[in-house]
Amino acid sequence: MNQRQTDVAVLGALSVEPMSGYALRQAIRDVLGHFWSESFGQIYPTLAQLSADGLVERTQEGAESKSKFTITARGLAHLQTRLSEPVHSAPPRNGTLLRLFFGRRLGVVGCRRLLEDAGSQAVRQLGEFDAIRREIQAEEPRDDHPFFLLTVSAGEHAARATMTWVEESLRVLDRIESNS
Amino acid sequence: MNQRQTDVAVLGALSVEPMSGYALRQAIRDVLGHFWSESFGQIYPTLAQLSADGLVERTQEGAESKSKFTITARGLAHLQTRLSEPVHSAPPRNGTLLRLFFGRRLGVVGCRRLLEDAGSQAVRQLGEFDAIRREIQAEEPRDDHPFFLLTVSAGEHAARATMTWVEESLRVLDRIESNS
DNA sequence: TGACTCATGTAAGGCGTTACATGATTTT
DNA sequence: AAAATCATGTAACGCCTTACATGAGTCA
Repeated sequence: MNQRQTDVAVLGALSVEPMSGYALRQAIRDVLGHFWSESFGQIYPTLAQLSADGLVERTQEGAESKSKFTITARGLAHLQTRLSEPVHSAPPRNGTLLRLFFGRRLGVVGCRRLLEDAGSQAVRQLGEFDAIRREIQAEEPRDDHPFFLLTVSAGEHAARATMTWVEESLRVLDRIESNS
Repeated sequence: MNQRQTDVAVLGALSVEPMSGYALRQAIRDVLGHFWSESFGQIYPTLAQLSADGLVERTQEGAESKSKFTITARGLAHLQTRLSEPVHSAPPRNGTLLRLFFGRRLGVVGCRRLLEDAGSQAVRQLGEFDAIRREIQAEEPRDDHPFFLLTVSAGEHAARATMTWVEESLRVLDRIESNS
């Protein structure tokens, strides 16, 4: 029920810059990585479909088996339509919170490990966001950049919220331990 | 690759209180709803499997076709094991951020709608968390409650972070609009 | 030359939702 | 008596990841 949004990610990336399927996957992993993911098994069939629909154009480059995909005018129009459609989010599945909810069965030690893992992940992410932000600001300015930075900011806010939650929660765990 | 965690949710819920498959689904929707979800198509087969493995016991109640599932001692042990296993989180897929990233193609108006939707969703969630919190605190105290509250707190932190991010981002959009 | 990266694709399988089918019990 | 809710299940299908298969170019 994730409602097939691979085309949005692919067309979107190609609207920024033409590239190969392989490069597409790298771009999605490295740039959208903190809020989106695609695998080869999705990208290549999608690219073939988009090409058949005339939304992207494939151009051979030098060696065969090496190609670049460029978004067409119709592709841009289609992207705009798809971007305007309502967001259909997947049902939530947070393994950390699931385990913490049943923390009485897991035990305080396990809960503490869970929280510490979540905390260090948030710290690591903050570092990555900082790197992305500086990378964007090092480039020559583009109209896209403010929007890119909006998504980085979302990640930063989420990561910082996680960090304060973790610290609070660790203190709560201390109290649980001393009470029992 | 979500690695089959339905059994954890089901055993966990039954470790709190024995109930029917139908009630199980309601409990998961109403109590774990903000961080977990299961559908009937998952719950019933899982329940059958757990029963075959001797991790839960099915007891007919009055009318046939009405039954309750109780977790067994082996089930409790298995739950503890499963809870201790490392969290394997699904690849991220945030439709709002995907759209916002390509905001230049979507347009500032569309971005603003996206943000406003995210903001009002966060406000609604904060209300729900408040209700859950009060519901928990209205019950007679249980050892589980502190852990339940930890997950509620996670939701509150996340929702508040979203709200401030939305407000900041709307102001950024204003500047983008006046600059172009 | 051997290892690594770039590059394109396919096939199998897992996980999960939605829709369907059916019937009992409770409420209005 | 009708409608809503409680209750249990199955079947079909969709989406996505993983693993496999293959080959060209690059670098040590």
